[in-house]
Amino acid sequence: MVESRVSAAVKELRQFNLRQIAQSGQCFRMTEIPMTEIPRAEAAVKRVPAAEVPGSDFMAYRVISGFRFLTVVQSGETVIFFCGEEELPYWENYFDLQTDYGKFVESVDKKDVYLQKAAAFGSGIRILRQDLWEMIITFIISQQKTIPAIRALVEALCLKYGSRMELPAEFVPGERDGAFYYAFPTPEQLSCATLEELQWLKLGYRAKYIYQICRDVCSGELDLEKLKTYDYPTAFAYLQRFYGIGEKVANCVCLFGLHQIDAFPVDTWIHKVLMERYACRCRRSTLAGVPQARLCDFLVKKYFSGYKGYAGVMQQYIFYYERYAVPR
DNA sequence: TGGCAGGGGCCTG
DNA sequence: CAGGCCCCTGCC
Repeated sequence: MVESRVSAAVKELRQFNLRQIAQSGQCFRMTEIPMTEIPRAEAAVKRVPAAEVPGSDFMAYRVISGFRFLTVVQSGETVIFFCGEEELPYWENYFDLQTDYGKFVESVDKKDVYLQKAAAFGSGIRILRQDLWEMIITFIISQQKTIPAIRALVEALCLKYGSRMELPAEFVPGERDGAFYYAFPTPEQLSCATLEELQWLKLGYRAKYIYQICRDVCSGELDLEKLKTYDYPTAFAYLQRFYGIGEKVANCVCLFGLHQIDAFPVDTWIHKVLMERYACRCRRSTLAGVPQARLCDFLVKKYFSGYKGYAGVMQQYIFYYERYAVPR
């Protein structure tokens, strides 16, 4: 049995906020550790030399990505990662710590007051570098589903088809006594599911998409390793050849699974913003010449091409701002 | 209470 | 393009 040593890595991070990341709609296995269990997490933090005593803004989350597990806490700019020593580089990369998000926020067009507000409001968001396979399945599930429903379905898949993983006892500030979790199923594991089983999980019409994608990945028809080498336009086009993956899902997979942060998924929220806040900035005569179906693409190109190479970061600021700041 | 609209869409005809 | 699709939740 491999007994991995748990380390507590203390970092001072700017443009980093666990709650904003967890709620930004890009990851569905990052969950807040309940208030009742937070004292235990705090106790763990206090054992850590150099860590600040948690303030009133104390946050504690657990994250599962692929087969890995992390407990992470934050107070102010102090962030502590609890994980196996050898896994720390994975999580540093996962949270995209080497990237300076301050320069993204500062680059927002000073004349775009709306985007200024959105970026300021969500400035702690990171574009996570998540597992490609997990993102493909997760965003196929996401279509026509609410975030709580997506979380529930992902958990159901992990419980039924993923490996049960043990956690070292000391590891678990805030975890319940049964120290285990379920990894996201590998393509081989998930391909054991029959179409009927997937339908029983209430995946609805998505069941047949997942069933087919499992087969495509296992046969090598959908080559994940090759996909990782593609540039954004190539990856975007490649993904859409597969059953159940359209524009929106392909863009989400590019943004969250391939870290092609130029990808700009247009969902109903972004669609609403483009129509209500950006379309009105165009001359009527300009809009008249644009086919209805391409209007969104046109607006994205017109107003976000200035953020070449990282427009997806702006997309996340807008999504988060619309969901959590704009009163509805 | 029940009916309807909509959810980070996509496929088929 | 328009419709259908699975199923749930929120709303009136």
